[in-house]
Amino acid sequence: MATVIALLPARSTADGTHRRLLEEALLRFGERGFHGVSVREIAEAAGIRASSIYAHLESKEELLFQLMYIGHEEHYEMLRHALLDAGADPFSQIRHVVAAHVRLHATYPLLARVCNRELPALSEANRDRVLTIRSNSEQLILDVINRGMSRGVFHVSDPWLGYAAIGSMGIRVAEWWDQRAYDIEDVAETYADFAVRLLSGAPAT
Amino acid sequence: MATVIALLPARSTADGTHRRLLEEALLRFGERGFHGVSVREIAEAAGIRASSIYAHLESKEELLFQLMYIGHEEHYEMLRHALLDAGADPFSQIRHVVAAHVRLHATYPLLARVCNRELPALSEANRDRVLTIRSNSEQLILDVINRGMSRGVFHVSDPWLGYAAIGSMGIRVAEWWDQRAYDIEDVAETYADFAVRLLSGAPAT
DNA sequence: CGGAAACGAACGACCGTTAGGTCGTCGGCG
DNA sequence: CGCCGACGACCTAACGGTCGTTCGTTTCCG
Repeated sequence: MATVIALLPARSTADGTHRRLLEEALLRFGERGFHGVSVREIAEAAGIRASSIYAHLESKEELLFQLMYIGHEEHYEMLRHALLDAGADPFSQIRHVVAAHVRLHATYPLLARVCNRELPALSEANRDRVLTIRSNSEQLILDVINRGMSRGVFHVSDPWLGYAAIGSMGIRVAEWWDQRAYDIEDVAETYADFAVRLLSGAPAT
Repeated sequence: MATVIALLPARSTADGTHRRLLEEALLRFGERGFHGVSVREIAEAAGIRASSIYAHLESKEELLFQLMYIGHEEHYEMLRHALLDAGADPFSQIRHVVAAHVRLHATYPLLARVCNRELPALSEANRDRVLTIRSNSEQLILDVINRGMSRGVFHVSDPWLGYAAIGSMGIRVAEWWDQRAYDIEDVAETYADFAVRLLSGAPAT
């Protein structure tokens, strides 16, 4: 096996062929998108015929949904645990949360890309399930920012824009991390610095 | 016409049916991706039959390439003019460049999404043409950061990570701007503030 | 011996693209 | 001035191929 690190979080309970399908689908969806990859290609990469997929999944979309659900769950859980580890200091909180955000995107870059690109390919019901988790993560970060604001240690003209900017920095790590020679922890530290600077800098102009 | 603002930059010289095809393709590629949209759908949205497309373009991929080329050109030109307007002060330079970066992504969000998602759908030759422009834009921003560093007004542990973080903030604007009630100029100003803070903050830890 | 997991074959739909023809416009020439 | 040929834009029809999925059967393990 060429992959040194796991493609999927341990959270995925799928095993055997099911897991193999998720992994091979992830590799391809991550590179060429949901609509750019056929069921036959995934099946044959997993060593079975296309028709055999339907013993494990009810549709191609379910493959995408399971990946996106696992990805969003893992992300939220990483943020939540990071916050629990951070204590009560807003600086520590934002540093822990941003570092976890970055780590997720560098550890599972393909999963993160799929999660951030393929929302429109999901049925409305499945999209809603994913968006529910996403809004929990958004709220978690916004809570940290707002708390820091009300304690007077963070100063931004608009908290949501602060959230958007910090979130964006991390999301994009999934697009370049595996092509560059950075250490995950260095990036996580640096981005945590960036977030602190961005939120706490003296009000500009 | 429902569209209030232009879908495409004035830079696109295509007119008539050709332009119509670019616009209808952009609307759909921006929502569901290159592989998620058929030639027939684009053609019929433009009021012609699928086969008539080939009087204007030689392939579906050329439609994507023209969009991506226009988008990357417009982006680079906006950055370049912003820098020319900024004078010699590193703070002014980064503010102007970041504001232009944000403005591009809020003015042409669909075009920006296509440019940032569909690189793997291009042939190698076309991808290279697009990546050439992209690396010019990268270098332009890196030059501003490095110059600020060597003048001692910017302090980041790694200039490329600073570039990546600032670039990411702006790129993601294309994903949310048209769904939220922000004024472009407010976002551009705020993100320029963020970039200045991110680059010039006191060395953390 | 039962059931899960795999198979080959086939379904109807749709894919990007080509071939060949019709129509209207327009520049050049007798 | 009036005709003519070329051309561009569009059409219908069809190509070979691939799509996601279903069906009925076989294989194999507990």
